[in-house]
Amino acid sequence: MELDDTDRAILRLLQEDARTPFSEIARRIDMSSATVHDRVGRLEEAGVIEGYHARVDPKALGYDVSAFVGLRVEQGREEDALERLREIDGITEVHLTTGEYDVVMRVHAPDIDDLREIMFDNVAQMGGFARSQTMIILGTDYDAVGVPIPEGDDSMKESPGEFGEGTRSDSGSER
Amino acid sequence: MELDDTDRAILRLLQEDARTPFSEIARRIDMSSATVHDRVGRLEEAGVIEGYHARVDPKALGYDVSAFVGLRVEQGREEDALERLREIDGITEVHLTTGEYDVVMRVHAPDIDDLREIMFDNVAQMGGFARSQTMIILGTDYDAVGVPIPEGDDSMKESPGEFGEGTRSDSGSER
DNA sequence: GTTGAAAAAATATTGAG
DNA sequence: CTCAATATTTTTTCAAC
Repeated sequence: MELDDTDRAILRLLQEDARTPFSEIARRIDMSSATVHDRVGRLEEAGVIEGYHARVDPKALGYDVSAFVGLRVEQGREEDALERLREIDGITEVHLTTGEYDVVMRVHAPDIDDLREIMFDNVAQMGGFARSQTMIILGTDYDAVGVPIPEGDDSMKESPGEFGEGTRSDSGSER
Repeated sequence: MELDDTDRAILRLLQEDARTPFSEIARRIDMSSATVHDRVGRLEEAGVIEGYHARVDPKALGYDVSAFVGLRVEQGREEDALERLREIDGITEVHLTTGEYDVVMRVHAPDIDDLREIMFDNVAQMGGFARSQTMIILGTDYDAVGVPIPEGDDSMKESPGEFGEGTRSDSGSER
């Protein structure tokens, strides 16, 4: 689906606050609320808007520990492994990655002891992993809501950062 | 703030769908909508509900590449480094961690070339890092919305996974 | 702390142009 | 895309349990 500036403006507002009334969105982007309603509907149908969710503080729910876990998967057991990882309680993300690990996942646990249980009694025990690295999050300095949605310019291609030439050839890993 | 089962039921519904009408929540948890309204207000004020956000598909916005980046920070430059990382466009999360890296961050970019620009022209250039590892996400097998919110039982302590004894002593890293 | 009811305000939705 | 009418939801209030 093709997005124009108006769509992105709407997405930016809803990503920031999903409860922004259509009437207010309409005011801010200078259009009628019926139009906003129309566009939001199309964005939802097209899957651009995947859903509306309340962000809940994990600590309030008793999750005091969170970690990234890198896993090295034994050859040929990838499918198998991924299937079962998502079933484990506390694992909220499972990604296949390049680099040092084959899988990087995010884990939430009430405390260190529970994290240990998840890692040893669940993950390690299911087998198929050559090694793991647990990166416990000591603090989160920045955690944006969603992804940055550029305003104005319709072709965001060209301006990922502030600069923009750079002529190095490798794609950068392990330096 | 102390949460009871009712609060958690409300949180679960709103985390799943922030637009669930209070009246429907009331029906589902078998309470009056006035109570739901009351509780939601308190949960918001207490900061348990941090906000309501639309989840937008990064690909629809032109972000085809995402990666986790591990950074080793040179001694004494932590403060400095963190401050500036969050300013870099495309970096959506910055965490301090234990393990192999001091910092783990999440990056979103339109394509590989833009990721390279972010890493070399922005991150590497700011200095203060001993080395970095870029783990490009090849695929995401599972990405839950928020954290799991247990139902029923009021004391979630004790049942992080399915099992629950385990008597090993170290906290597990590099195996 | 919760309920039920009820009225007012705001918002969302729909249909015609 | 807009305007105007309609339907739904949220908010607020209050007496009662």
